[in-house]
Amino acid sequence: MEVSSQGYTEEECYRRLRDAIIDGTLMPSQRLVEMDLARWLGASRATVRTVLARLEQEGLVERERYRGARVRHVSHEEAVEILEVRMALECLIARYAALRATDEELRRLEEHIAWMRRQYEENDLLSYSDGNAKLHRTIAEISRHHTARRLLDTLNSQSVRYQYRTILAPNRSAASMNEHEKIVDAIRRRDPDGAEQAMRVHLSHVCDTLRGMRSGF
Amino acid sequence: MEVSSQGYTEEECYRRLRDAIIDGTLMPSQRLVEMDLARWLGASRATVRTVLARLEQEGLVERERYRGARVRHVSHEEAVEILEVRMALECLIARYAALRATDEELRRLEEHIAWMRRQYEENDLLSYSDGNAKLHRTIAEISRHHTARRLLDTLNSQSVRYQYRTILAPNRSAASMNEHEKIVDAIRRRDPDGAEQAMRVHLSHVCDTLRGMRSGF
DNA sequence: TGTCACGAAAGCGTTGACAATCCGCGCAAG
DNA sequence: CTTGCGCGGATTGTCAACGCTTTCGTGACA
Repeated sequence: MEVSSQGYTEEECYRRLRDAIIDGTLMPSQRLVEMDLARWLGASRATVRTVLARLEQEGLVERERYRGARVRHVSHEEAVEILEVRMALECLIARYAALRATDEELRRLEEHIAWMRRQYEENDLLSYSDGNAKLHRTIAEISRHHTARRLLDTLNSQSVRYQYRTILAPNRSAASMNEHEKIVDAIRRRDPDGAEQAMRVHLSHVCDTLRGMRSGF
Repeated sequence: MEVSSQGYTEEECYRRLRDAIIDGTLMPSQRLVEMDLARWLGASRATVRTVLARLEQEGLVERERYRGARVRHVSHEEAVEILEVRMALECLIARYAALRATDEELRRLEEHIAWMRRQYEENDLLSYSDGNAKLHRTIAEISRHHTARRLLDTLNSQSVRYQYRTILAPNRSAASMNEHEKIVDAIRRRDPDGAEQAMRVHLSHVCDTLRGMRSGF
């Protein structure tokens, strides 16, 4: 019943380091020196060590014995692979979202897609892109498919850096808006096949777009 | 250039502990006391700790602060979820296997499926079940889809205990044999859609079988 | 000038000790 | 008999120190 005044707990360190990698504070292939991280996080080296082990298992970090850890670099090819796997999993959760959505959740979905349309029409592609990510997260939540959700979380963390670009491809945003509305429509109709199909169409287009970008810096 | 005489390395401990969990040497919800494991593995407590952290991230172990780690118990519902995710991913790799298989690999596949048929006809369901798992691993390998493969590995490790049962369901083995041959046929024809479809049919049947078993054993 | 040995510094791996927390047990009060 | 309380053992979390491997700069030598 005491507010621990001593450094941060492992879980907090994990979150903070993970976020730092995901939001780009720590760049790919940047070295992660345990002592530096320990000081930065206000924790011991041992704690940092286990956190790095977890992040390695998650695919965000690579470690080499006696040579330390670094932020893992995700190649273009791998980003495509990740997106393909995402496609498979998001189809699954779209199906379950259509089967399991409550009325309240449907209302939230519609509200959200309406908000996205506004951002789209105002040409605010950055907000639109955020809303995009959030829509996918919401659908995952509604699906109540714990296993698929957990995997999608880690996959997304690995490839966030690639996600912003596809929206910016020429003429992509109009199609994207349309595709997302089809997904929400199908879920609203409680049509699992339709939802899965709409999600498959959407993500296969994103896949094609990403594949079309050759090593986009 | 020295054979390390000092205990086992982290990676070895990881493998050994992981295998012990997967093959059932360590039972679900069994406590994993760091000191005991350290002695058993011939490693330090710190090493065991990071290994446990990795296994937690992998979903094989659960840790509670100040209360230690235990082998995670996979519920029936979760086993179904895992199988559903597997279905999504295996369809993906079946597709890629059909696209990427070399002649040599096709030869290996045919050889393997012929071997499985022999076990099946001799009614050796245990060998058949092993061959089954191996067939899926081989297809994953042939697909060269690194990301999907990695995820499938961890998923399989979580649900091995459930895999043996589905084959033993009444009348299931005949259908299973047939379905597997269809998958291999499609890959041999280099027909990605067919391979994906055959895999989907196969695993949806397995799914149904597993769903039909209420709280198996 | 190129290269090779060597030594120092950086940083990882391991150990042991100590602090914090949980859990089961006995005991007393209601 | 039940409930609440405190205590000791068991186990985890944290830390600092030490040994080991890698890396990199420096100087001798061809």
